[in-house]
Amino acid sequence: MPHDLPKSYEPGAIELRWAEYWVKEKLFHAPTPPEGDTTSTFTLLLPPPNVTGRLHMGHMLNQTQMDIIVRWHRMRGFRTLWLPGTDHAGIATQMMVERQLISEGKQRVELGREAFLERVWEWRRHYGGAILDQMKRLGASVDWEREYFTMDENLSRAVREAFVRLYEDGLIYRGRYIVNWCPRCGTAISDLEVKHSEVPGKLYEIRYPVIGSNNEFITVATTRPETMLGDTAIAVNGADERYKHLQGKHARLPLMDREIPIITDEIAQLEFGTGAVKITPAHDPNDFEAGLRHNLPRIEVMDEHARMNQNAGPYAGLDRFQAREKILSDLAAGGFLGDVKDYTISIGRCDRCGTVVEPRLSMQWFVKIAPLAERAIKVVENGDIRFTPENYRQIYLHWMRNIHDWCISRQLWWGHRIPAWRCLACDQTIVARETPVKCAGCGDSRLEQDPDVLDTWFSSALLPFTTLGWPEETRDLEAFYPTSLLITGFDILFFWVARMIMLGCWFMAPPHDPRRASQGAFTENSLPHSVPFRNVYIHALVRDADRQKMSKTKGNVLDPIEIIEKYGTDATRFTLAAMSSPGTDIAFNPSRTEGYRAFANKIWNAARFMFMNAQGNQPIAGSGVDLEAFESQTLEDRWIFSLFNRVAGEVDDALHAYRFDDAANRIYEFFWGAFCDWYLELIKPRLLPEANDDTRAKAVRNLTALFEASLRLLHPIMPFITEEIWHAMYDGKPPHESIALATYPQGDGMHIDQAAETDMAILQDLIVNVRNLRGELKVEHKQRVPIEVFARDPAIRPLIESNKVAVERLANVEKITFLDAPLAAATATRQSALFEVHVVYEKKIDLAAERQRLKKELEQMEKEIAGGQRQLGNEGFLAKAPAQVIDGIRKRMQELATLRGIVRSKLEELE
RNA sequence: GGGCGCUUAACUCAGCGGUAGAGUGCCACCUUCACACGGUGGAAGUCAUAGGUUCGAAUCCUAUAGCGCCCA
Repeated sequence: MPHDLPKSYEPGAIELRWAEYWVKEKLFHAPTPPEGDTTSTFTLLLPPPNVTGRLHMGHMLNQTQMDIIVRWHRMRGFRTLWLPGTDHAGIATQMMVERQLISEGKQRVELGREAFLERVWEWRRHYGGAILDQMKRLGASVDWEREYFTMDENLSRAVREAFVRLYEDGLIYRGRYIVNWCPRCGTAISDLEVKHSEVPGKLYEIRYPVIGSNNEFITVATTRPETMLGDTAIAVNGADERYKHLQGKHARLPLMDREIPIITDEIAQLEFGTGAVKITPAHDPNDFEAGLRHNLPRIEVMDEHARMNQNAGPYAGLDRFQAREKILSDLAAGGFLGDVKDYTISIGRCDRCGTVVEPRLSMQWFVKIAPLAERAIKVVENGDIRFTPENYRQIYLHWMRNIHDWCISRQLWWGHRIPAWRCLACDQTIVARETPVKCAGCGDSRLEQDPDVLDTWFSSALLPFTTLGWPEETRDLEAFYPTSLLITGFDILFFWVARMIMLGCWFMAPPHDPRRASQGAFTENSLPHSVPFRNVYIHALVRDADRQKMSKTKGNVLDPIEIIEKYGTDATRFTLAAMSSPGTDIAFNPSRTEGYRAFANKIWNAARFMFMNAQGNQPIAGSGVDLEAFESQTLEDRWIFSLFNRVAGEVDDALHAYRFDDAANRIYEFFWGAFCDWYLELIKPRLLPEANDDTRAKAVRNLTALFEASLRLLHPIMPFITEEIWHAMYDGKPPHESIALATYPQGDGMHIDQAAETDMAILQDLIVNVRNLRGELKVEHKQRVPIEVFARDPAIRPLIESNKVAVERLANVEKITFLDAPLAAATATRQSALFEVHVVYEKKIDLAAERQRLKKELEQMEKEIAGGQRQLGNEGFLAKAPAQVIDGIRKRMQELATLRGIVRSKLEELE
């Protein structure tokens, strides 16, 4: 092993090389398994980032977690498929290219639809791969051979197919309804794409003259006075005594001079405002419903840009907010404006651009959601899909039970065009897989395709099966569906997770499931097989070090690539893993990453140490690296081997439970706190030139075997450094192309050696006590000192004797003398339940400080003894507490009694 | 308005019925032949507050306060 590693670990020098290697060698390609292959599969779909996106910390957290789980499964022998791709992101991408056009002084409409789309594709060819390139930097072990884009021809065809089938199933309809309209984007958006916020506003009272009365007014309250121009009724509650006499009468709409009826409807609540409400069916979803109930006309007073239109009379052409001001002043001038009260209003804004959303009456396509939701509820209730953390299950179910129909048409150009045509001759609608040549009704060939495209999430929702070949009956679909796991953020729980479940459970159950084409009708039994994934892990948000949400406006956005360049990918990944405790947002503090860079450096130097000692002693490559070859020679061998198996088991448990934090911390403690701090120090004497050849060879073999296994244990979290050292160990002739293809250490309970762990703990306790005394006595670090030990438990003496060298080296001890009676010295001593130890050093210690320390120790003991006595004197405790706990306390009390005696007598001597 | 979560050492977080933990930071000493991105030792918390359940509560329940999120 002729390896000269630099003294410090330099991640930049190796990470790019391995990232490229993994991609170039296609190491993570999961080919379609042959018929009959029964290897367990593990499938995971990468939440496709927007093709316009740049990698942010959220992506990195998400992908780090996925990569850990994926590498772990792959190393455990699963046929593992991690499917990457990008999303065409309708609105975002269109906005991006529009902005580019504007900077060139052009407009989208001037260009025309086809030319514009060509521009978008061109943009995508140039910049669309950026985020995937960034992913490679993270080491994400995805199958690049299967990379997809949601606008690819095969996926687009599947989207069309899905639309047509839903239409044929009666689950898609077209109609004129109130939708959320973004006047800036010029398109409808779904309920989910509207973000509500509470802002201080006003509640305006408007007085409508009652026709046929003597100067009587009916007063309504509204937060959006500009919509009054479209009022077609006033509603009062039938039970409202105040308005009984006005029911059935008419009022005159101020400013518009229109007669509108006064109707009774539940929509008017007695306690809200004045109890009377204006009804504007074309501009409010609730009023729209009321309008249907009472057959009211719908008068639209705004256009698609939220400017007042010709129906708004003198206000035509004004922007909605300008119109509001003018209308208010005109109302006031005419004596129609009543009280104006401060009022907190909830305004909805477009998630994409922040523009205030306007409820707008328009012709749109909708998915009838109830039948889909029914299955989507069932599979979660039945446990066919499980959420981690579990509380998301309730959140999901609550949402799904209160869901509304889904508006899926978007007035955009970039996206999947709706496969519907209108016959210009007979006005019939034709929904078809392929572009029709003539009308199915009248045979006319003048057909016009619907100009709209589908909500991007419609296609995303199909990905778990369309990426595997649906609607074709493919081997991939058979082998890899349902996928095993989905890891994503809660922000797209409804946007994406919920919709994947709805559409998965529809299209991957009979009659649409190509795997069960022969089965015909849907049955409940097919539901568990239809789910898009078995498990959903919802991760938290990455915030800045002060727990603030990262945002461009605040300027506190951390760029993962910058962090990586500073500390290395491995350290950054480790930070995210170590902080991933379920349900808690991650306050990302680079100082933490600095600490894990130090961890990487520690491993690096431990490797240098290993190589340095292996050199000339024993070739590493070959069977010698196999943990099977580990042969315990000494206590430290037995101890570290036991601990390794224990930790490997714990890491396995942690990963099964998605406890990335536990997994990372266990490995960290093991590698640094046990392996480096103790094992390497303990094994050193056996590696020295003066040791005999056989001893040295065996020590090297154990060291390398354990190191190699530890690398495998760490690999899913820190793939780069482990790959580098691992390859170096095999000197260019590794047993696999990558450590990522080696076997994951499982942790064998049979190898846990409790006796070795206990003995080691005693030795460590002794060593730490001696170090501690040395510190207090201010012994020079280099100076070795003699110690005296009294073994209270006689079994301790042979243990210490047989590990004399270890104690001498690690505690810098010159000579160990065993005493047959308790220590006579009052100072420079320490005691445990099993031993007393004294450092022989002539220098006087600070008696006052020593008294202080002993007093404090005594106090703590007294406190604990008092507590223990209270418990042992409590009959309830003795009767109800488990025997194990009671025994533990009794034993501890005995120890404490002894120790207290010693400390007391020492104190007396000092005073 | 409905629902959920959080409050533990200076900071960021584990622990979630049986004697308070980690990382970073801090203090002291040490450039010892893997590592100063290091070593050794140390200081540091009435576990938000108030009740309750229990033999026993940071851990379970209730209320309060503060912070945050989601849905309407």
